[in-house]
Amino acid sequence: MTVQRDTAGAAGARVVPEATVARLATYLRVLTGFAEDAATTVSSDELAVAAGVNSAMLRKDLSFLGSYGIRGVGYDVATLTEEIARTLGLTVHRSVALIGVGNLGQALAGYAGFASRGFRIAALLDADPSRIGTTIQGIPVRDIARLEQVVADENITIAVVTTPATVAQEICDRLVAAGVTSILNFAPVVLAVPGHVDVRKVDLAAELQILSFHENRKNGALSVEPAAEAVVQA
Amino acid sequence: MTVQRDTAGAAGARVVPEATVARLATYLRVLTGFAEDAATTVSSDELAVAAGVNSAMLRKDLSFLGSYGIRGVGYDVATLTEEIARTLGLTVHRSVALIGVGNLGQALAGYAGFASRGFRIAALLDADPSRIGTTIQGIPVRDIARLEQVVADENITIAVVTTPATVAQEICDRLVAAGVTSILNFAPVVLAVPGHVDVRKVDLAAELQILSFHENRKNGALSVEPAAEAVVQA
DNA sequence: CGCGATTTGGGAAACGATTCACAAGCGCGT
DNA sequence: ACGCGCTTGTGAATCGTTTCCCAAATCGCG
Repeated sequence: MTVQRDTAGAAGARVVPEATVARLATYLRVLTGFAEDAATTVSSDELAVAAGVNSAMLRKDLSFLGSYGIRGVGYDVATLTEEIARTLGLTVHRSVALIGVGNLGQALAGYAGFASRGFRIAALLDADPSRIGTTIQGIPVRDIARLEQVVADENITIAVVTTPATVAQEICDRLVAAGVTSILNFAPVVLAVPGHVDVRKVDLAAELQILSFHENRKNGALSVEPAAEAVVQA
Repeated sequence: MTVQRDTAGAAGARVVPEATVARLATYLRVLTGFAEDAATTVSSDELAVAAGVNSAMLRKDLSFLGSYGIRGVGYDVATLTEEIARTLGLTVHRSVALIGVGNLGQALAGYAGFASRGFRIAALLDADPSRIGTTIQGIPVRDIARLEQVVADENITIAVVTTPATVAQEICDRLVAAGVTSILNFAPVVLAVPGHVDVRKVDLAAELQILSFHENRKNGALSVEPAAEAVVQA
């Protein structure tokens, strides 16, 4: 076994690999679907198919949470849902702040998927005076100047950054100084943060570029002349 | 070398690992920044720091594209930019369709990052009669019924799906049937597609859940009572 | 009450990605 | 012209993830 780093003294909880954590969210969503279909148990195979992964991988993923399956039967939908939710820390209420109420920020503020999966946007912040004071989806947009105060008042630990790239690092620094320890970054910049802070970035243009790569490859990798022209713009 | 699977007969192009492809987009963006600062060459170390990765990894990544660096000097910014862009297939114009002009879809339609990094939304499609006929960012919203026609007319191979989860698979099937071979999916469902089609999913709520997991872990993994002794038995 | 069908859990192998470490190549200064 | 310092490119080691595979556990049935 030689478990390396076990959090606290909890006996059951082992270290959950990062790749597994990323998939747990999917499993949780799929499980909700099964629950709505009034299923009480699911086999690893059913779940795996619905989640689009290999069943062996799914079982290994779940085994990191403990032994909640029943051999010969499968997993109890309710129990498993609960265990995954607890592992993901979804049983604790977490307030989220969204910084930058532009195009994308406004969409995220109203994104139903956040609310339906247990996240509440507790605060909207922006620097544009014409936006400050307005409300979006019932949430008032506050002055970025009050960032520190809002983070403290609302007990915020997670922030979503949808500011222009130019100010993202500065905002990030202020968030971290104010006590935020997790950041979801939509600005196309690499944020520098201290080690105790987690950053996940979502780079929308990069996603398209990755797809573009595969398109390129599918098209027979056309005789790529080592030559060179290519008009590349910013 | 024993290269296993090389596409076509192209001698220079090796197989680029998936993980590398995902980072190339970042390198490209960072390089643009260097170019704006009038830098003509960069060392792997400078680039790596700016991209937030290890310099050895960056060099290995670039080595998959060929040998474009100069020992003792570094990489020529212009040359490298061009090579990465070509590898990502960005020298070919690709039309993108966006399906589902809701909250998120509208934001993406106007997202400056797409345009600035070479992608043009060629078509917007939606099922809501009140939206059809309106224009967003100068792009007319067309009836989803005309999906097949639009994909053919505009020569679209990449689609962005921002529809409600309930109809995402159906739309996906139609897109694939119409000839789309790459899909960027924002709907929280696992899309089933034939092998020749690439799907990348962006699950916004999942991102927050992953951050939540880390928050949970940082908070000393509070005495998570393994209790509930898990009397596993419906 | 035991047997066969089923399904989990996990050891071990295979695979892929990252990091390490250094030889080879290049430019500059003398 | 030559050596020195710098930086790339890459083999080898390491690390993490996925897949394979099967023993152990459970249920239903005769």
